[in-house]
Amino acid sequence: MGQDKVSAVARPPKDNSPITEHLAYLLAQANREINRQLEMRLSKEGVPVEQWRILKVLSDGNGHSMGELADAVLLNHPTLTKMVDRMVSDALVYRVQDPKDRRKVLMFVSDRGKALSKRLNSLAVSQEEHIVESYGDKSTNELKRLLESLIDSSN
Amino acid sequence: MGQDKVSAVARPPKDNSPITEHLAYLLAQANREINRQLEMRLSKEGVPVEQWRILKVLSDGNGHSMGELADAVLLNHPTLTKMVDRMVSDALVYRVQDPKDRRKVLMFVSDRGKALSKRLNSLAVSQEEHIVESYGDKSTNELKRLLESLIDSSN
DNA sequence: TTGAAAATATTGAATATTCAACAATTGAAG
DNA sequence: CTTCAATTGTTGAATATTCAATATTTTCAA
Repeated sequence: MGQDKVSAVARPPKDNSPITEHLAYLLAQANREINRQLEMRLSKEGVPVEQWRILKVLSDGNGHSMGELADAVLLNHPTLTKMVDRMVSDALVYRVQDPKDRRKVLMFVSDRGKALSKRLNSLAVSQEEHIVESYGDKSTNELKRLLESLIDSSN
Repeated sequence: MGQDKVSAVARPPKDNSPITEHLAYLLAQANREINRQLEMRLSKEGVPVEQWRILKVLSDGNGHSMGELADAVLLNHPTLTKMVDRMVSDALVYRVQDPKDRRKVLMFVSDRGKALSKRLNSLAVSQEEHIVESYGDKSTNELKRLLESLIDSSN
């Protein structure tokens, strides 16, 4: 009698499903938790997660415009501008006007920024290793694959 | 020669891997995008995502303490207090002091809040249906399963 | 029973984010 | 070429979030 309960999670949620069955909620919850953990690790260097992202993106050595960078690090423009101001004060990055298009500003990482980036990367990698330990290799890779594909399908 | 490239994503990221290979980044990116979409739908009712969550949790009809609610809706306490203040002004929810433990405040949803909650649920469900359409039934359910299990393994 | 510690919620100040307006430059149509 | 629209980045004001301190109530040990 009744249908099989093949999995705890099935079909799009109904009006009265608990919020924990909504994809949007599960993503927010997982993101919050993982981000909190990463934040704790990075606090050893006194740096917020967003600055790790910025330094990592700039660490390819190329100049990146503010717009490009904002997309890459998941911040909107004014927020990025203000965070970059702070990082310039801390001598982690610097601005150069783009000679090809003088509306643009190209961001570069300084030597000091590169050194910090290395230390932050270690912390971030170690966090992910810790996740893989408790969550498993397969699950981690499968989850990453599905997230990438969700993002692709949303564009 | 070299190892098989079974998947684009393999193993924990190295120091120099692009940021897009980090689980923490993929989660943030996916969450941002899905949240943005949901936000757009809910803007029809002029309500932020967090208020949908609050109304949905309270819609079980039971009283929920602020602490309980803060956990459930992924907000920290002061932020929730202030958002609830607004919702009380809008007559969507109301506070009752818990008679069993007078430190606590129990939150309840009003009739007006219930009505709004219904409309918001429709919008949220329709969003998820839209995701399922482009992303697929199987992927969606598999992703939900993996997210739940990641959250479990992080406690 | 009393007093100290813990739990719960709120407040106000400090900080951060967002929105809308602006300035500068480029692109493109007439 | 000139002008107008689009692009890019920044700024300041409005809004929201967070941190630390506070008030209240409960718990628990002495």
